[in-house]
Amino acid sequence: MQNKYLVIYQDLLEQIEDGIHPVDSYLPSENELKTQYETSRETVRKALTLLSQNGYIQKVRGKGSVVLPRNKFDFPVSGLVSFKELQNKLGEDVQTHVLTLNTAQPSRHIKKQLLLENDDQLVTEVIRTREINGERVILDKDYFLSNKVEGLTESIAKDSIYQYLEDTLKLSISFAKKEITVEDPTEEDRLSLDLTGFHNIVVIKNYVYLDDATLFQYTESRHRPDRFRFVDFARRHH
Amino acid sequence: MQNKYLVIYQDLLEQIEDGIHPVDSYLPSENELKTQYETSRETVRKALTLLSQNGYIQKVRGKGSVVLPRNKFDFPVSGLVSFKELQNKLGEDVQTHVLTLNTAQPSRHIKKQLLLENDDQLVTEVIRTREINGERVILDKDYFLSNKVEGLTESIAKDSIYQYLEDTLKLSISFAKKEITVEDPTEEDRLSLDLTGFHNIVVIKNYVYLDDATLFQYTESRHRPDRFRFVDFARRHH
DNA sequence: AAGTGGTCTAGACCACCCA
DNA sequence: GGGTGGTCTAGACCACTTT
Repeated sequence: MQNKYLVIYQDLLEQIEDGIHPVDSYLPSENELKTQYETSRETVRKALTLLSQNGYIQKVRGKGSVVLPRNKFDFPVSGLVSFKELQNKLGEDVQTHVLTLNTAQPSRHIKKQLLLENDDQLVTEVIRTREINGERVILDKDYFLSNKVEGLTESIAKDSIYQYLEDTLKLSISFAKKEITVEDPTEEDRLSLDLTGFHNIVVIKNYVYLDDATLFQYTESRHRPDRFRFVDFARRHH
Repeated sequence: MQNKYLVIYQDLLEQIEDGIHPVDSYLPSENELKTQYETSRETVRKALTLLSQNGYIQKVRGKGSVVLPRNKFDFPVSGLVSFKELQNKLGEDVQTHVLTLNTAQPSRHIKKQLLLENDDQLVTEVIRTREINGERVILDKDYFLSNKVEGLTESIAKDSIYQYLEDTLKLSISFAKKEITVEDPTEEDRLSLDLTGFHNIVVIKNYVYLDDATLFQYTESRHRPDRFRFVDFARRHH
């Protein structure tokens, strides 16, 4: 957070969220910001580029940086938000149940998902259900490289694994690949979730990578269709 | 395509796709590339940042830029790829049927989606089905600001509207917001698609914006669940 | 003509990795 | 200690919009 461009980014973001720069208004020009923050224009531009990539502003040549409209509940969803973060935003009555937490040799299927080749790599399996307003609607199955998640306990799994990984273990999550499909419920889905009256299950497969480009987690998040919603913001890179 | 950093980007991308830089290998260092392309380091870095954002490489401090593995059919899907592009990639037997193409005053629902306030803005409606291997599995309902899509004909709609918009009308699509949910099929879905045996429909709502941040298109893409697949690549911006 | 963002340059110092 | 990427600077020229 000491980086100048991040400070400017956070600063402007806060001002946008506080309504100091309302939707459809222009931010101060790059030259003004350069003076305001006593920095170079390229550094200001780095901050503005970040705002643009995250969907907060649109830069228009010859005019300036316009603040974009944002539906409060839409963001941030694209990407890597954890369930805990979502829960805080939605503010509903949500509970997490930990069904499984163990470390063992992975099955062939999991070995394949995590691209493991040698046989001595142990994998930590965490299976949880998410209960919203009294109904079990999400089944999360996480698989981590064991040596990367030492000290993972049931109470952590009940709270937020990601917070633990980032804050305590200082793991630096870098990027993820997601695949969303719709499937028929498995026997496990029917046992773990309240699916009466539902014929499908939305499956989100998530492959998470660290800063050094190592794949360290595979997650299958299985949602009851009525409780599934995915929002994405994407810029076209010509 | 004259921009130096885009030339470098395209050049490296081609080399990656041709296997000159295989997965897990390192690209030449920024200093080497700077010399190779007779440019400054910041310009090289712009090209590498683009590659990184699009999921082709991972930059590792102190080491270099590693080429990431890519599943052939995965990319590019996140974001703004048109059906026509997807079709070319998948190479299946695909047909498009144009059910509706007309320009008129929009319904209240569409006015709301396109954030229209005055009553004189006309909207062009295009409804199409996509037939894959003989089955109608996707229903696309597009709504454009009429004055932005002059000259849109049925034969264009049968081919690729996006190609027409970008190549002929020179519209510059900038970004889009997507929302994916699962719903019960409507009467229109049942009539237009082959849904026997299916209980749900995947709905992708898409809001498309131009370079000047104006919302100019709203699309509802309704997929039969077995034919739906969404892939996303996302970097964590700390 | 003046102001805006888009690109590009030639340096600099830093943090990190590895031999 | 030498190489790597991450950040930052102080300029420059260009394309575009507005007055």
